[in-house]
Amino acid sequence: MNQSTTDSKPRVRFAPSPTGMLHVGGARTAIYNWAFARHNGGTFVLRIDDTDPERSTKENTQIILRAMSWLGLDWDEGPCLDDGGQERSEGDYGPYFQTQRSDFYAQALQKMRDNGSAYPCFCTPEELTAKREAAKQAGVAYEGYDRSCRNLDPAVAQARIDAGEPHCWRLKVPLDHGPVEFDDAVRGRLSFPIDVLDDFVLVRSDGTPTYNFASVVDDACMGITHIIRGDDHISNTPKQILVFEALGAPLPTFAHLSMIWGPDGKKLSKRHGATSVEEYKAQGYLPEVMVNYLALLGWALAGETTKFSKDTLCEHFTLDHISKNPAIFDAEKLDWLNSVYIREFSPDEFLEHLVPHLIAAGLCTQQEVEDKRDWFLGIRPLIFERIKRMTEAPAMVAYLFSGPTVSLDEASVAKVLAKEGSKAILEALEQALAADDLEWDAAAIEAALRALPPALGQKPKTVFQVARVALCGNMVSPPLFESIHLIGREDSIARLKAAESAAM
RNA sequence: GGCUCCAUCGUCUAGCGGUUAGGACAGCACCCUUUCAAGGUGCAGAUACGGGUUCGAUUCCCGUUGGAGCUGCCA
Repeated sequence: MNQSTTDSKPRVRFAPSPTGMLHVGGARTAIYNWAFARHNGGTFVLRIDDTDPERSTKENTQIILRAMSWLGLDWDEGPCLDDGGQERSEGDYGPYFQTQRSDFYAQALQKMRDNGSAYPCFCTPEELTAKREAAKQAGVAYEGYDRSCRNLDPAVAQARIDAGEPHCWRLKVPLDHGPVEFDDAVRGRLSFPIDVLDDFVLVRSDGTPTYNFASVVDDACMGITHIIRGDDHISNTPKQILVFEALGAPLPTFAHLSMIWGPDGKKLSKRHGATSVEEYKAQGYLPEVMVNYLALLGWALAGETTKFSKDTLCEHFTLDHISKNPAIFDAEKLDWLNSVYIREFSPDEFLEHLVPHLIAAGLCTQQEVEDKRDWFLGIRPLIFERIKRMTEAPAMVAYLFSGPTVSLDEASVAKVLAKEGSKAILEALEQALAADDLEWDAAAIEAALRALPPALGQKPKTVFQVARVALCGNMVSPPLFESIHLIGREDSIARLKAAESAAM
């Protein structure tokens, strides 16, 4: 029913409203649009649907733009990131802020007035609200606008307009149209009876366009070929199709994505925890993980592969494999995927991601990292196997920066204490290391540790392992040595290692 | 109420008339390890229900049930 030209490249758009941060549901929509454009060598347009003056802000626009950039979803046309407070756009179909496109809407409305598909309505919002309420009170179903202004005499209507009477413009739904039908790229053929469609408002009495009007005008002007969006817009689609038709514009292909739900099967919201991309960024999730995970909510690569790069996504992404059912956001799987990416970092990559968090936590400076790069490189083996998010790192390695103090990890100690014979070892260890004259002297520590096994009648191996747990919290054995090494006690550690291997 | 969408393990999904219904997360067990992880092996776990169509339905059709969305001068 459209796009008969097979050689033309698709043009898709992501059109968020700057009424809040970038929601993960919106992010997934953006990802699919982006991947579709990249897969087909098409164009990805970013448009800001800021027609709601009440809730739209410049700050939110910038937050969304930054979130898009962070995710690596580069757009070919659209607004520029803020470089001084001015809202600027780049691309041949701009501007890309709806508030800057009023001329297009005025022209479109004029066209619809001329061909009789739009009419002025003088009912006030208050009157309509009252009617809605009355119907509700009476227990009668409100069937939408009663079309009381639809058949006003054109001359009379014009006179009222000329007299300055406030009015909005409504779509004159062609009642003889027959059902409005379209082929949804993910759901197949959808059909809506014409008589349930409302004569909805195109242009408000203040002259601004409504979403259902502005969106269609822009999609038509911008040559959008595929509209990939959330399925909360399914019901809007027949109305919008009527506007496309009234405008004489070719119909794009629609693809409606199911919602992302919270664990309780309800729309994902604040009470489920983080909902915006910004929040996940702050919590230490990697952008490539967010893209990977979100892409997985409704799309699968051959059904077997869960970890894939953005390039792989673009290479394989097609609309016909998008699943129709809603997906529940699974925070545990997100954590898992993030930890997988972290584990696969090279030492250099790991350090690169780690440093900002160490600095933010006040544990070190950039200069120190540069001066002692090898030392910092040594942190990775200590934590990379069990860290899920980089934000956890400062707490896990703080002891490395806090000087030579003996601290016991309570959870580990509890477990160790539960083991047969461990309690005595631990107590002896604690006592030995707490001795005043020890003062964290390498030789003294070594002597204290070496003296323990015979004193307790335990195998050296056992005592050393308990020591590791007690000293370094959750460190596994090699890391303890490395950590002591990191603290700058190369000599003592060499001797400790020698002592242990000799003892075993 | 009206219109519309959705329905495979707890979760994300593969499947596009014939499969022992596959994978991943989570769970459990064992191995490794005197902690925690990571890793290895294994176990358990699903076609919502009822009718059709068909030689044969997870797959196609209808209904029921359950869930969701829209029903604004919000988007």
